[in-house]
Amino acid sequence: MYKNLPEILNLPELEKEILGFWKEDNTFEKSIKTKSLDRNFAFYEGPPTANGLPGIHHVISRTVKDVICRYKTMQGFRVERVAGWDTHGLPVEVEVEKTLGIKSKEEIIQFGSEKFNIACKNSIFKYLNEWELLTERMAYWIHLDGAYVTFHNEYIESVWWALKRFYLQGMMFKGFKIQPYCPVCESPLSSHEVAQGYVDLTDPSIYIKFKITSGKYKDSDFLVWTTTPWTLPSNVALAVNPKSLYVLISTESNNNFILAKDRLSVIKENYEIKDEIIGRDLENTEYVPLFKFFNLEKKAYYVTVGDFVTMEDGTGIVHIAPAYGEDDYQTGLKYNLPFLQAVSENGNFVKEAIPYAGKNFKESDSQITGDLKTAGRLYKKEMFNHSYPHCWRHKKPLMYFATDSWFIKTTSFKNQMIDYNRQINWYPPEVGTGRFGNWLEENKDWALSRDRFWGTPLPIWFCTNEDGNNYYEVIGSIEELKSKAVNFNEVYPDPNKLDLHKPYIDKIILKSPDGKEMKRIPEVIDCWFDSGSMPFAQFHYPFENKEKFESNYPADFIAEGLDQTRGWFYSLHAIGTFLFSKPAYKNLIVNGLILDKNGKKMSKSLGNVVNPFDMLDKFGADILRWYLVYSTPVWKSKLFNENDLVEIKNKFFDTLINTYRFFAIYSGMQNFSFSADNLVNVHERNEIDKWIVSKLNSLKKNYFSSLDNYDITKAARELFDFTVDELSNWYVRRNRKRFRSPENKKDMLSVFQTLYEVLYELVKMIAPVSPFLSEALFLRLTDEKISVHLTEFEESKQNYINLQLEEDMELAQKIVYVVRMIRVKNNLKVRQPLRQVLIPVLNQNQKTSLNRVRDIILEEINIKELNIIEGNSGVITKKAKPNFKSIGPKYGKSVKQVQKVITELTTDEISEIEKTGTLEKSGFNIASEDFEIMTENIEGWIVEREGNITVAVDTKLDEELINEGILREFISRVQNYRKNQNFNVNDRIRIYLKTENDLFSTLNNNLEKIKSEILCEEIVDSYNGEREYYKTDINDVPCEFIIEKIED
RNA sequence: GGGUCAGUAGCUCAGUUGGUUAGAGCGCGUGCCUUAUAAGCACGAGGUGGGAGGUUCAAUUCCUCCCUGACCCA
Repeated sequence: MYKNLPEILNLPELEKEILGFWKEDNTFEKSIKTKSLDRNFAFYEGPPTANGLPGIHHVISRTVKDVICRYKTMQGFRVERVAGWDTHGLPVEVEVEKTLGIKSKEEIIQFGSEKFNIACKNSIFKYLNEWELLTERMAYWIHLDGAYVTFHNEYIESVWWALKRFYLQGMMFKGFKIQPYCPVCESPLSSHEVAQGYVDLTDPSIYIKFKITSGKYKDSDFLVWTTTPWTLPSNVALAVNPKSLYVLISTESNNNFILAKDRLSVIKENYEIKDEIIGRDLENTEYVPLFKFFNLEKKAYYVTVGDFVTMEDGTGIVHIAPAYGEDDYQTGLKYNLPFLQAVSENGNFVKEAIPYAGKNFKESDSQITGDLKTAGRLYKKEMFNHSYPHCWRHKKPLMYFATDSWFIKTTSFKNQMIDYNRQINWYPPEVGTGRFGNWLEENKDWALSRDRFWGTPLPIWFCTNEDGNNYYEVIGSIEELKSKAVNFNEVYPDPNKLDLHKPYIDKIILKSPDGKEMKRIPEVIDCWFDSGSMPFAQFHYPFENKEKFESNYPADFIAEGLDQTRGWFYSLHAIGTFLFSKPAYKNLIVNGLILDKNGKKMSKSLGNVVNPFDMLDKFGADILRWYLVYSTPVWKSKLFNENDLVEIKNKFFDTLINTYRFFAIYSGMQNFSFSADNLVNVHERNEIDKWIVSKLNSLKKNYFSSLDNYDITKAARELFDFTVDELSNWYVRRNRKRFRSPENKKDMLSVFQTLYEVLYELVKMIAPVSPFLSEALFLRLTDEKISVHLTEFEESKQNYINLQLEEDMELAQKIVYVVRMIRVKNNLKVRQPLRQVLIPVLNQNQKTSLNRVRDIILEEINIKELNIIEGNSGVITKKAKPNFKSIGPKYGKSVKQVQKVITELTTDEISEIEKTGTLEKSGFNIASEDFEIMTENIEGWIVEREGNITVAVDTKLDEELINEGILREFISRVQNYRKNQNFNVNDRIRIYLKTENDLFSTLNNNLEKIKSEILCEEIVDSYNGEREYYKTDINDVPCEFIIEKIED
């Protein structure tokens, strides 16, 4: 007996039961522990931050991870899965600032960095509960208990170890550079952080006049273009390209401008060129500054030259503010220009810049522009759209700002990274070669330090020597810190309360070799370095777990969203390349973004955010998981649409469930239970049994190859199609009768065994994507209480695959399809039996195929006989269809003529070619491989064609056929009635029938047949009760009946 | 401005060594089948395969340019 599923099946409920089973059974543990250590499959979990709520985009990447890990487990691999939490850095600080109402770095210092960091630490796991809930509910199997946490001392120690390795090999340096800088964080951002936050902005694009005060062009103006008016108060020079040609023009509006000749297109009025000047001749020309907020100690306000000035846009003259741009900074050094900072590190104008003092840099653009206009210095103003980098956390525009910070010299092992990247299997590959590959090609040094509070402290101590140079020392372990610190016990009196974070660590003093006191530099590190260190830091390597780390590096598989390309994928790769001279991962799946159903990004303000918990409650995890990997290839962006989840439920899940229900009900009725002892050999079973077994094994083959190539979508689609089309709608539907025909014992056993075997294998294949339903079905099928997730796949059985049989069945399905078409067009219901169908065959193979599936065809289309006409019987008109693959290369340009010759071949000519192999016609030598033969017509019959199949149906009816049709109509009416009235399949009945005499006698003549089909004991024509007759008609003859259940 | 990907029916997607009638699902209309199915089948409506060139006997498929969108970068 196979236990059926509950009458009313609520999938989310069922899933909760299964969760209970897994918990009790310890299934996840077992699925790892029972596997051999030699078959390790290393997986890394990219750590999320638990102080944000989990969203639907987390569900997709976790589904992808889970599917692959479960699949590998069922292939016999040992797949350890350790969760991790990213706990440092801005994401955390920003959240805390919000709750404390803090708006700037200044306020944090006032508040107290110790208190602030404690608040950070306390806030990390704000939504831990939700994360754990989601993890369990969606069946993402991962060990949360042993999760690595980036703020733990052990983790930090491993990161320190890594940092020291970088330092000792000369890979870490302190630089003064113009960097993208977040004025809210008051910290520079690394390039991969900048990469997270481009936002489209409308910015001013202004043309300003600088009055010339020296040289030949005195009193004319330089026309200068900028998109950052806020940098103008810090202007100290202009720059031109020394090799480019410049012109002096006078315009209609009485302006005398100097600008690049190639950029004259920006002047939209009439003008006259007065002079041409080569760029280098303009060097040192002086001009009147726009603003005079600062007293300068160095010479400023003159023209410099530089190759960086391009003729791509603007006027070919740029303004120079050394604090706010890389080229500007370099120019400042070269020309010994003053260094003005009208905007300070908090993004606001300094007090000297009187009209703008205290105002935000970006918000002052229009005021500055306005002031320039008033001063008569503005030539024109336009607005333009571009994407501009924003802080990925604060969503505020970044400014390029001169700061000093610590870098990792990734550019020096760039080629190594590029090399290793080629060894990684990217799914899809173009992300690896394109987006990631290009990124590596354009690699920049990693700006590592952050002027912040809550993060892994940069373990660098320094003192200043007599010569004014700094002496640095980097600490690589807690032990080293203890031994070198002069005040370790003072700072950390209780060894159990060691906390390596600020501000405590800042109090540690070291001694330099010449006896000086060394203090720690104040910075913490980029938290991406934390997460990129997880391969070793999760194991506290190299201080512990050496073997564990070594057997887990590199990862066999990782998966995250596309947004991690320059985030985690990069930090893992950069760190792994340098430290271990290997790529950090071998295979990775990049999943696309999830957009709303209109293709818009999900955002709180648009109110189009999909809450994963709602979906889990409504549909359950299986359907959600199935949808996410099935509907769109996982690496494309997905338009989330709830209707598609409904469809997946109705078609795939309900079909699978009903197939099982069918099996459970009938195996109960016939007392079937699967046992290896009384197996009917597959080769002795019915053709259609062999067919589904062949299909199953072909499916398995494809399934393995899809998943071995990490193509989850393809695998899920194959499972879907097999379940719905082949198994349910063909195999089970065609064989229903065999399941209730105990009189043919061996045949019934065959069909039960076949369905059992197919279900068993299918459920296993479904398990990685749909872990719950597969479990529920598997437990019922096996009655062993052994989880499907603890079983392993067996190879696809090649000797059961019979491609010829699969083709034959396809032929049968095609013929059925054509006959249905004929019936529809001739208004002949399927219930009306017909005499014969005629099918011409062109060769012996076709004939054999047809004979093999003859019975299936006849039953499906309700026709008495299938007759085959041989191609040379003379009644068929043959047509030839050119095979371009053959004639194309052979005839080249004359292919059109050959096509004509072939289509005009007569039946006789075609037969001739079939016999002799070739035929000369119209100067062309036509061979048999040059065309396909089709039957055009069968004399005296109505035919339909589909591809190369031609079918003729005898549509004439005689009395016998008509009567048989009536019988079937009647049976169908009764069965429908029974079904609608919820009669049990086993209920025996009595029928009271009232109809015209002819019909009554037709039915009466076939009484025994009717009775047996509908479990009817008697049909009577007089009814004495009070019920109303059920009114219907049979072939337009009115017919009424009442059905009574006969009680035992 | 550069990179990657995409553009096929109203919507979601298939479709490769280039081969002449481009498919499926959803949705719509009409029938049919069925005592496993909220399923299935047939018919019908719905396509200048984003556009323009090129290569070829033959292009949805290969090449070039352009347009549109998404993401990434400058």
